[in-house]
Amino acid sequence: MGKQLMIGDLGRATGTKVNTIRFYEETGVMRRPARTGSGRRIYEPEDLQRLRFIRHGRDLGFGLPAIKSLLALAGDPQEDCDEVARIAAEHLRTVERKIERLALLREELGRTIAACGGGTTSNCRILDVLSDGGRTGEELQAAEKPPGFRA
Amino acid sequence: MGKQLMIGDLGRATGTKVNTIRFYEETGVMRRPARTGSGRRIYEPEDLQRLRFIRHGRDLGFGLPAIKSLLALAGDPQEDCDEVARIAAEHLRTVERKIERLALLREELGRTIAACGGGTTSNCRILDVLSDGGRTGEELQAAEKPPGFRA
DNA sequence: CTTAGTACCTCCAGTCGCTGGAGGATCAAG
DNA sequence: CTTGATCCTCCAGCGACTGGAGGTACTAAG
Repeated sequence: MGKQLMIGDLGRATGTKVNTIRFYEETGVMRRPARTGSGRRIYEPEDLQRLRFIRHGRDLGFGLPAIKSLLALAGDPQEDCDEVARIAAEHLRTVERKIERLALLREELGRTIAACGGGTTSNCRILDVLSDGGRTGEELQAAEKPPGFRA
Repeated sequence: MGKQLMIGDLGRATGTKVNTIRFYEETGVMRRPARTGSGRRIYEPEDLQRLRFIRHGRDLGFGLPAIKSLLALAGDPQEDCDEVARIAAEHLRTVERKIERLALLREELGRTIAACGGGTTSNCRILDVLSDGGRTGEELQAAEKPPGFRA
């Protein structure tokens, strides 16, 4: 049997809050560990590995469902890694789309701010843009939407 | 008196769902309108202006609290527009930080994907990166965090 | 006058990935 | 035996909505 790890040990080892680990368990991305007589979670070293994997995935911006899929694929060494590559590529595309949107946003915002020459709010160009609909940036339809989207 | 606008009219005019308009009212960014005898909201043309302002602000990525501040400043024509510029500049900085993080993420992700030469999951480089902690990208500490941050 | 179809109302749950806290049990050390 | 750390469960909140249930009110056509 491996050495007994408590939830706090996992947390310390990975920089994860205990509540977060419990949350991972609830959502099924971490498995349900054994318990001591008094109900405390006892983890195996492989759980620590799994948690590290999850955290690295999060650092790369993967969502928990994607990480779940990746973990399932990783646990099946026979499997072709096309699916892994597909998930990663899809995520990359998402990231690229976000960057594009934010870049447009940055331009528009930069232009707007530059136009403001000071003075009172009654003739502030920034407020003009907000009020009129910012005619300077028609290409900007749907920037920075996720995750609270607007449909 | 201006023409009576119902909530659906505002929605149609600005591309906003009625539920969203009610949500704006609840959070205080839209004011509480008068009601008909049967309890329906009646809006004035200036409410439409206000809603447009809010939507343009959202399109530029401002949060509702920031928009509330901007609206307050806009309603006070005496006010110096420094504060407006400050809010906008702060938001711009936020956007720039997001872009930087995402750009790092994109690099790392791109490198990771490129390293995968196909084959089975047992020797997939993408999964290696996820498992080992992706030593290729140490500079990437905290990319793509908001809004569900990790502290 | 009735009926159908809309638009409106309130309230509530869910999204995503956590975070923090209340209130209580257990544990190891001094 | 007490202190302080750690663990437990449950629940609310973040941001900005979205969608739906279940019900009322209005409008136009037949």
